[in-house]
Amino acid sequence: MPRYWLMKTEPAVVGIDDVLAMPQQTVDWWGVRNYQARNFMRDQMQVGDGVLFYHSSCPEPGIAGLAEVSQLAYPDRTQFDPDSPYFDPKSTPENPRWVNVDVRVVKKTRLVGLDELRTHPELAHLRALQKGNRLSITPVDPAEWKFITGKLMKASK
DNA sequence: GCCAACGTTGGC
DNA sequence: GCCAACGTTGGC
Repeated sequence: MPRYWLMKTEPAVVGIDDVLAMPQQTVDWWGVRNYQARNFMRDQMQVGDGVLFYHSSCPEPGIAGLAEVSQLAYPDRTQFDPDSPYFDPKSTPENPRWVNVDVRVVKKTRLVGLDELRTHPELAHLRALQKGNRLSITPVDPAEWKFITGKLMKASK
């Protein structure tokens, strides 16, 4: 059974257009340094899981497109790079602490803004919208996925 | 730049 | 194991 996720990224770092320009329109989701988010990738994500590609910390926060998990979790390369801000001296190749999946962009959609998401009662319980939520990866219920990818994205707004 | 909310760290 | 201090996230 497929699962669904919302994954945040800062477009100033890696936005949906950047991923579309990459080979296979695929990016390794490096840089997650939160245990809960890591555990979602490590323990629950399967190839084919649906992903809402979310832009955060930018002028227009919101869902920018649809993507899918295209590779199971494996060690995050940036944890071993001393020049990376994501370097983790406590992590070793034998016992890596951080992992990431690969994410392939399926299509760019119109930007469904955070303010718009908040207007829909169907999304009142969307994990990413809950007060105080800071997790960069959150689960999405099948009904929420259906609503967002169906009605919402097809609407012209 | 502010600040609420939450996660992590480290002394004890 | 507690918890204060500090750091980070992310919308505004």
